[in-house]
Amino acid sequence: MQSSHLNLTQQVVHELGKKIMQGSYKVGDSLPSEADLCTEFNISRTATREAVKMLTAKGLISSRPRQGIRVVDSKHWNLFDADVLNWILIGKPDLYLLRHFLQLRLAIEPEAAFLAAQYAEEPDLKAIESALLRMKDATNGQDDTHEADIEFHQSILSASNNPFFIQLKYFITTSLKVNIRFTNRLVPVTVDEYQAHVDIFEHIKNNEAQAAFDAAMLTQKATLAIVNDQIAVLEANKS
Amino acid sequence: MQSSHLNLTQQVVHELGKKIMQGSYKVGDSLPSEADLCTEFNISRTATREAVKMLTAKGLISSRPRQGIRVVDSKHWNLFDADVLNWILIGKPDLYLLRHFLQLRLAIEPEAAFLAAQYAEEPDLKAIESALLRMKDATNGQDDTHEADIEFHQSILSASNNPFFIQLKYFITTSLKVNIRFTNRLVPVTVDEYQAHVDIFEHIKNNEAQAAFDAAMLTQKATLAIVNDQIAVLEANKS
DNA sequence: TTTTTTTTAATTGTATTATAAATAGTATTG
DNA sequence: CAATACTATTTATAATACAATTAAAAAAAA
Repeated sequence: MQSSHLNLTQQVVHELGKKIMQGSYKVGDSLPSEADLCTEFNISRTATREAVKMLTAKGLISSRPRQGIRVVDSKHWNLFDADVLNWILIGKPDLYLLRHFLQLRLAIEPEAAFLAAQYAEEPDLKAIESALLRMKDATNGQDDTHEADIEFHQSILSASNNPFFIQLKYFITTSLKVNIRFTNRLVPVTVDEYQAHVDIFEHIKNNEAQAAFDAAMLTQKATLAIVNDQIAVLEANKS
Repeated sequence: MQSSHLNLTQQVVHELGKKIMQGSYKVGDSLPSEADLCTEFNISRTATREAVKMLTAKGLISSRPRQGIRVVDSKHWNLFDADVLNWILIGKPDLYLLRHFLQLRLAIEPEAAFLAAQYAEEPDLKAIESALLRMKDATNGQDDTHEADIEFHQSILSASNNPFFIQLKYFITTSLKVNIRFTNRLVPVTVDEYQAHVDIFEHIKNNEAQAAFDAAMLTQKATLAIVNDQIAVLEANKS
């Protein structure tokens, strides 16, 4: 793990965060008491308490005298926190979670493309184009497909010039990573897929907001449809 | 303030969080050192450090030996955290921020309605209907318009049965509150506006996903258009 | 018995003190 | 001038003590 350059408190935050998102501690469960956590991780109460406070700030747990430290209902979890999203990724997400990711991506990315077409500045366009170039290189095996793809989607969010969309970078990135897990493709993106990305960029560049929206929506609908089908098959086999 | 029932650490978290979101400490600025914060709030280092850790967990600050405690770039802020959203609300948001809120609402709410039409269970529908009833009562002055409206939008997010949409409750609620600030209407919702809400509900109830999407989108586009116009006027006056 | 009140004990909340580790800035050296 | 070593500041961690809260048990009252 990356524990080496993290301080003690942050190591414990990550350990506990992972365990909660993996379901080792379920909603409503009590975590070990401060004293027990101290012995378990062999650290002082100071470090333990700071870790507990950080997880509290991320909406995962609550702690009260005599009651102890408890995992709170998942509707309070800060699902858009970069750490929480990483822990979700570690916790082996299933197809249903992938669908939840894709449902929100379908809401966000077309509108982000729309806004990018309206508000993108020259550096924003340069960034998108640079990501596209990396994707092209990737098809020749000269760059990493997945990283280039992530950079493409992130740069469009940035180009929206809306801080809320920009903050959703972590969500989109995690969503893409979950997607990779399930598709697990051995080949780089196809020419068609690359072209779809180019189309979105061209519309943004030409300030064609609605066209950019439509193009992005097309991709999202296609991806979601695939997962919906997979789930349908899964549920058919179950019965 | 609600300080009375909050413990010391949480009081300090709120004080510092507010100041950061208000811009009293700007991005890149150093906060007072731990020692200074202790004297400023008249608390122990324990409480101070725990507060700092909580704000770190929310992405607002970072702290390192010798460097001190600094406000990090706003792109790292957890803008979907309930506390952060509250501090934004306290920090007198401007028209541009309202536009940013509305741009994301426009992305989220129609798709939430779409999903609600697909996945809402009976209790979800009951909840939406109950909010509608409150809105009707509100037009007769028997309930609070704003609260009923907030409940309506929240219940649709819940009905999506998607944890990510559900977590956006805080965002939508804050967005509605910012909206109220700027429109500051003295009368309850008009009959037309009420009907628009009823339409969305009916489509959700009848599993008409696309119609629900379209109805919700119509409302969002109208709201955003008003703010875009207000900003246009504002910028015309400036020059 | 049943309900209410009191007590107790477990757990977190806060304060204090001491020491370690990291690092920006300064001084020193080659 | 560049590289290195030093120093002082600040956060990181530990250890200990006591206060505040409260769930659960015990006692008292009905």
